[in-house]
Order: sequence, then C-alpha cells, then structure tokens
Amino acid sequence: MANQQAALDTLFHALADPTRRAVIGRLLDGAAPVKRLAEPFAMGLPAFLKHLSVLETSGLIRSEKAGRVRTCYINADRLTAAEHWLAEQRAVWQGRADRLAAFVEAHNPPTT
Amino acid sequence: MANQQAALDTLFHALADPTRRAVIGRLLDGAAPVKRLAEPFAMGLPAFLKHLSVLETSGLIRSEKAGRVRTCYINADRLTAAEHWLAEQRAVWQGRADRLAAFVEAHNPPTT
DNA sequence: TTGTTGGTTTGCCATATGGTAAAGTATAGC
DNA sequence: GCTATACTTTACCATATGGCAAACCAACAA
Repeated sequence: MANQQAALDTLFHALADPTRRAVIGRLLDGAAPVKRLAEPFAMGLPAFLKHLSVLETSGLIRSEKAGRVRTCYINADRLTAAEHWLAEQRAVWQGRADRLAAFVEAHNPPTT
Repeated sequence: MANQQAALDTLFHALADPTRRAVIGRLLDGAAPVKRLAEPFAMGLPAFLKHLSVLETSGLIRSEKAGRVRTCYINADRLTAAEHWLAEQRAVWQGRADRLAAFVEAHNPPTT
C-alpha cells in the first residue's frame, strides 16, 4: 500500500517539530481551544495555525468549531500507528540479532 | 534538556521520508555498501548521499569507509529512542483515559 | 599506466517550510 | 448597534529540502 507510506511521511513529519510535539503533549491532558494552545509559544497565530494544520492533516489531532472558538482534540491512535512502525522495525532487528547470537553461540565456545 | 528536543527533531525528520525508511528497512537485514543501498532507488548518487547523511546525523545509521567503499550499519537504539517518546505520550494519554473511565464509572450506573 | 569503479564535491534549481505583517470575518458581550 | 475576541485569509519573505548534472578524487584491476 503506497498510501501507508504517505501517511507515515506526514505522521513523522508532524512529529519532527518541538512546537507540534508540545501541542500534542498539551492535548494529551485534555482538549483545548486554539488560543489557549497558542499562548505558550512566541509566534503569531498564522504561524501557529500552520502547525495545527500540519497536525490535523497528519491525523494526530482533530478539531471542531463552535461559535467562534475552535477546540482541538488529540487522536491517540495515530500515535500508536507511528509506534507500530517502529516496533515492527525493531522486531526485524531483534530477530536478526537473535539469529546472529544463536549462530555465534553454535560456532564458538561460550566465553564464560 | 533542550538538546533532547533537537535530537527528536532530527530523528523524526529522518524517519519522515520513504527513501530513508526503506534504507533503514534494508539495513535491518545487515550492513551494506552505499552503492548497493542506492540501487533500488531512481535517483542519482548525490541525492541519495544526502539521505544517508540525514540518517547518519540523526544517529539512525553509522558508516565506515574501507578502501574506496563505505559500508553502512544500522544503529537500532535510535529507533527505540523514537519509540520511547511515543510510548511515553501514550502512557500519559492512557493514564488520562483510565482516570476518565473511572470518573464516568463512579458517576454513572454501568450501562450493562 | 590506464581504465573503471565507488564515492565525493560543487553548483544549480524548484519547491516546501516556518515565519512575518496586515487586513478580513464572524460571533459574543455590552 | 458597537466593540472586542477568536480566528482566518492573503501576501510576502528567508531558509531548508530534495533533486539534478558535471566535474573530481582515490583505489583497485588489467
């Protein structure tokens, strides 16, 4: 699935920025409107909104507008998607490392 | 630690590209020289070397040059560093989700 | 020593990213 | 209705990214 790749692209790209990671950290603690989310950061709203948009298209957050305030929520399963990919890679690595250890074990006397 | 943030930046950024993720996948299977790594991709060596450089400065791979061939190795613990950050975030989320469930449980009759 | 191979460097280009300022829109409160 | 609030849009800018072509260098191989 080529689409999976694009999803991982945008997902990891969204995570590759301290502002965006901070927003995620903040939202883990509960939903919040744009203005409150933006407060801690030394940048204008337009710049901040771009970050939110990156986060939203990556699926890491979603948002709803009620009246004039837009509230943002986290989408925790996207986090686990990224975690999943990493875990898979590590599994491959560990599989190989284990086989390698077994090979060494089988062909060398134990060093103890 | 502000440096941790920069490390995560480069780490996630390195992962946010299908070529680079493919290289990682390939290297999990064992070390390989630059040329062999580059073969599957439809781009010139200079472009590919940039990807390798991104991977190397992120710490995800390392490389050694012997004679005229540079061999690349994976650095699996960097993968777990990224995994770690994600796991931490998920833990916060789950903690909150659990508390929320407990709250709902305590204030509402079970729906069964 | 003369190629050829494997990698590197240099210069260039198009596009994407991350930020600004300033003007615009729509709702909430008085 | 008037005004402040909470975004939103537009236009613009500097830098980073991802790619190319072409020249270059070092080390095997013949």
